[in-house]
Amino acid sequence: MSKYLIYIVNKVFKALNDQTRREILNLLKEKDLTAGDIAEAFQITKPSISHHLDILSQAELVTYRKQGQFVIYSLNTTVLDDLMKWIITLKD
Amino acid sequence: MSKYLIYIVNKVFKALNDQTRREILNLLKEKDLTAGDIAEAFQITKPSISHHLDILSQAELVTYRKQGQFVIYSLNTTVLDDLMKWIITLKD
DNA sequence: TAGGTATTTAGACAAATATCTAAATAATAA
DNA sequence: TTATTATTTAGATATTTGTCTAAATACCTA
Repeated sequence: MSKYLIYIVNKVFKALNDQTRREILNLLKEKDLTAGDIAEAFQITKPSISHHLDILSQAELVTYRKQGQFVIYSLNTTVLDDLMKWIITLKD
Repeated sequence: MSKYLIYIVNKVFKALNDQTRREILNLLKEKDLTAGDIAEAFQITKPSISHHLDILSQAELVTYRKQGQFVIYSLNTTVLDDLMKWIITLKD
């Protein structure tokens, strides 16, 4: 288990340890969404959602691009491969 | 995504969101260990380790059996399959 | 430029969590 | 029984985390 993988896995577990953030990822699985679109899907405030998006972004579970005044978020599944690697290592 | 799976995945993510608990699982991957053996592998106190073992046990990531005055812990990988299922669902 | 919309940042606060020490429980050995 | 060893439980505390409101930033449009 490389130090790099341990570092990534730590961040990813932190990011995934929240129901709201996991639901955000599930929304983004269907299609890219603006921060506002995502916020509307939940009962919590926009600043809170923005904070969740920041955590997901730091864990590289989402990427974003600016389009005018909007910020569009996309799911990024590449780190999930690292997570799977960690789990499989535990299993065998 | 069934309610049952969501419930399990939530507990498993909670349990795995800690470096010490992840290291405990890695130790148990090699062989079954008593609570005391596990505690000796870390700098933190026995009560703290006991608490971590309780959280891992609640998430069904470990099982335990009593043997005299000792409590022997074992890794249980069955819930990891549920976790993998959750991740794969996100990926495709 | 002025006003409006989208989003983030800053700062505060309550709840959750990881840790500790001290005490309790359970099993063994003398 | 008494003492010893293994482990957990209880209660306290400091840190982390999720949430909020208010303010700042960034972009667009008239």
